[in-house]
Amino acid sequence: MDLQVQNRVNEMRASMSKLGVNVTPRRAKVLETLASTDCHPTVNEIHSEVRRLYPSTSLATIYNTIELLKEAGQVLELEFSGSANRYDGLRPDSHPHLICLSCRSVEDMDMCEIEDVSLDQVSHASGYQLVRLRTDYYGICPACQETGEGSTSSVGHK
Amino acid sequence: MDLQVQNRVNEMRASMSKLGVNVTPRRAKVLETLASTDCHPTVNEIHSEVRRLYPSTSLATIYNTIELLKEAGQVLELEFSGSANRYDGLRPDSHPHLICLSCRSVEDMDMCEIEDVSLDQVSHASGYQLVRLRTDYYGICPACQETGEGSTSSVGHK
DNA sequence: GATGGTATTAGAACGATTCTAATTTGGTGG
DNA sequence: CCACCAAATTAGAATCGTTCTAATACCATC
Repeated sequence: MDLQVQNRVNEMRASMSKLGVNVTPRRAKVLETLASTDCHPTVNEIHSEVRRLYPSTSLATIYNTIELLKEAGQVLELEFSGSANRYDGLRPDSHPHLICLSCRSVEDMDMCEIEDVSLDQVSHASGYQLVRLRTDYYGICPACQETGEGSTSSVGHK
Repeated sequence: MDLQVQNRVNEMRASMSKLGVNVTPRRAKVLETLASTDCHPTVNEIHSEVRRLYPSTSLATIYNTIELLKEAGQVLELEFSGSANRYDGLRPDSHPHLICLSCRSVEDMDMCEIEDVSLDQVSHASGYQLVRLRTDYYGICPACQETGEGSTSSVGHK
């Protein structure tokens, strides 16, 4: 396993342990899957990946593990109503994404110019105790512009 | 009906007509409901409101009308996976919201300081053809901070 | 009054997520 | 090595928002 992935997995492990839950082999595989891709996988994609190692794993275990990771602040959940939620375990902090309306790909957006009214600033002005910010840009990605088609994406290791 | 509401309804009507669809009485009532509140109602809330005037209205009609409004670019849809989507018919353009994790209220955020990497700017840098931006701040609203409770919100006219 | 196209309805179907009850697992103390 | 307990896991049912489908109602036009 890549060293960077290993480090990230260890961070997640530590956070979960601090929460008082065991990191069982299946759970560890969920962490590893999340730490190994920047494709923002769905629960089903994580499930498939974990099943390659532990074929009897049920969906409930994935949901359960993700719930624990959310409590530990170690995964970012991107909600969609029409399709499955996507998860970012590499960068659990709030950060902007580019979302393709055609192929449904989700990628991190990194533009240094942008940034970033701090939560504190908005908290102060609004009176809300803010914990999270969602910033997503929706459009058509370069690949889909070329083909004029939606190419279906799958979980993968870039 | 409030003049401002009336104007907004007329805008929506015009856009729908341009699309070539009739604005039937039920549809008109959907528009009016959306234009009369800044509470970002759910489909169910709109349905209840329309039923007060047309008791036999089915849910499908609300979904159908909202679909048409989306095509016309006259309503902003805020997707949530765990609960019903919320709709903003007052301001169909992309703009930031404050979302309370406790009472699930959604309100427009207006801070002039903030703003606002343009879509054009991000489009250019990323190569995406962007059409929409979602910016939502999640936290606990002032009211919920006081009570320590989640007060359930309902559709209303402010 | 018949015709045709759109709008509408009720309810079924769907899919992601959550829940539930039963089973399995792993560690601890006997 | 075994009994016990708590936590983890499973399969499948339940839930809920949304979408689909087939039948019906409406309305303008001929």
